Amino acid sequence: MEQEPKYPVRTTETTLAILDTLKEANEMGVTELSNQLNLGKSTVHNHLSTLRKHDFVVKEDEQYRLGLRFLELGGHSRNQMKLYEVAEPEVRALAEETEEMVNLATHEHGKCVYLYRAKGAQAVELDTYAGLRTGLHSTALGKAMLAHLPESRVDDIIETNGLSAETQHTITDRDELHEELETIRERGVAFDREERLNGLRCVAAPITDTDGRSIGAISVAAPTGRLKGDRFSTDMPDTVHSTANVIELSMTHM
Amino acid sequence: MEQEPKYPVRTTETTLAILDTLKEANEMGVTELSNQLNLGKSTVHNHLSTLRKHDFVVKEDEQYRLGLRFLELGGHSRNQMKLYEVAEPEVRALAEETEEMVNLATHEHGKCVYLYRAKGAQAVELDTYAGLRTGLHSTALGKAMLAHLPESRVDDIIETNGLSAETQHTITDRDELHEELETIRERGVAFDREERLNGLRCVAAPITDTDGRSIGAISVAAPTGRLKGDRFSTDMPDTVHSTANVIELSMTHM
DNA sequence: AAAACTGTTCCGTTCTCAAGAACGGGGGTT
DNA sequence: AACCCCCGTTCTTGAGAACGGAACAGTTTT
Repeated sequence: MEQEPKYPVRTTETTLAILDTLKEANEMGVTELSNQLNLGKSTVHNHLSTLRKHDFVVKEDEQYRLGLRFLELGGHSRNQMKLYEVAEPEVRALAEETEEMVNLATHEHGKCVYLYRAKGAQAVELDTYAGLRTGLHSTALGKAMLAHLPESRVDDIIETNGLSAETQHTITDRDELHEELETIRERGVAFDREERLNGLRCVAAPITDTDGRSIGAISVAAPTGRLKGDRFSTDMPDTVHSTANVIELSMTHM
Repeated sequence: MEQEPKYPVRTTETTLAILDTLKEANEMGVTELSNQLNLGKSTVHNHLSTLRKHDFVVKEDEQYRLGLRFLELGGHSRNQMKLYEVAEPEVRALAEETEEMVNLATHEHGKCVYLYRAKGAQAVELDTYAGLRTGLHSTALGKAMLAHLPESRVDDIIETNGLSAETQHTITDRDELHEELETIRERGVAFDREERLNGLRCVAAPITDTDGRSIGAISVAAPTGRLKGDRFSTDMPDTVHSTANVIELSMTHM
């Protein structure tokens, strides 16, 4: 499905490789980068100075970092998403109401992409941030979205990305995942029982378009100790589900 | 000051040009892009498919848009900024307290870059977003930062970027700007009296490092009708200034 | 003092990017 | 239905640029 470009631009790919490596390491020098990527020092230097000219990279004492130009492009593309526009205030309200961490995500190329997060008063500190990509199978957000995609698409995604085990509770079996998705469709909400992070539970609800296909999802995340019993099995699902419905309604009326 | 790369990577520059054009237009097709940039259709196509492979661009019915990959890189680089980390909760608190729109910004390459904004209950809807770049001379944020940079640097920046008139109140004279900066240094806060947007006033305070050089600024923005009299001239300046001090303190103790 | 780093400059070779034309598929229009 | 027009994509080829290697100029380390 994911078609390789027939005539890729290799120079651009090395530029992107440099950016990616820079992201992983936070800060790197020319020599370090050239070793890690098996490129000539001069090559890396030329790429970096070109990127620097356009503010995609900043240099600080012989060390290069990603520049804030990415924020500009990323923020812009997020802003023009209708989903973000209508969901953002609802997500903030839900965070205040539940006092927990609330996430908004969409999917792109078979990955779950976090768009926004709002911290409630008691919210746990998490490793999530806007722009973060995770697999779709290991989060409540992802499973909620998978549940409302065509089965063929789901299989495609599994084929491409696999079902990596994030914790001992992650669903790693294809059939088991399909059953879970069926349950999610019946109940309208998805649960994450420490499937991505030990000690963390989530409740998510999908946001679908008028054709019933998912365009995103919202979730509430909280430590297992605070999200159990009725709060986990009925109260929170109802709250999350109704917020998702409000967002869906606003989406269709604009 | 701003040195041109001696050996720029031209291919990378065309890639960046495509991305920039795509950002301005939100959505474009191959032919449209090739006309606007005076590039061959195949060239544009090859660049786009390469970018698409790496999720920097998404295709939807013959139309290309910026992908959310930029959010990933941008969010990442923002997160590792100490400034953002310590200022974010303070900015949120200030938004709740004042009920207005509160902004956090830094400067990069002589431009003002918005890092974060928090909406208070009454906050005006603005065209600002995280990642947005504006000139330093036409906002309270920018002037607060300029006031605590070396004079030579300020002149460099004026030289490079000019003093564009955003409204009829924008400071467009070099000497007048220098006087204003002197006043800001004395008072500790900067004002924006409809200098960037008609009807909008701002109060900003700089955030400086231990050497007294600005690394960022925070501001409160509100319609002129709500930000006048003592609230504009004394109350809000005090509030903003003290929040900036809290952020400065947290910055030095970590 | 010199050795070992760093980033940067420069040049020659090789690879490949860019352009242009041709292809194939959809939508309209006549 | 046959036509045309416009789209994105494929393919080829010459011009030009990216790449690696080597030498240079600073710092810091030994």
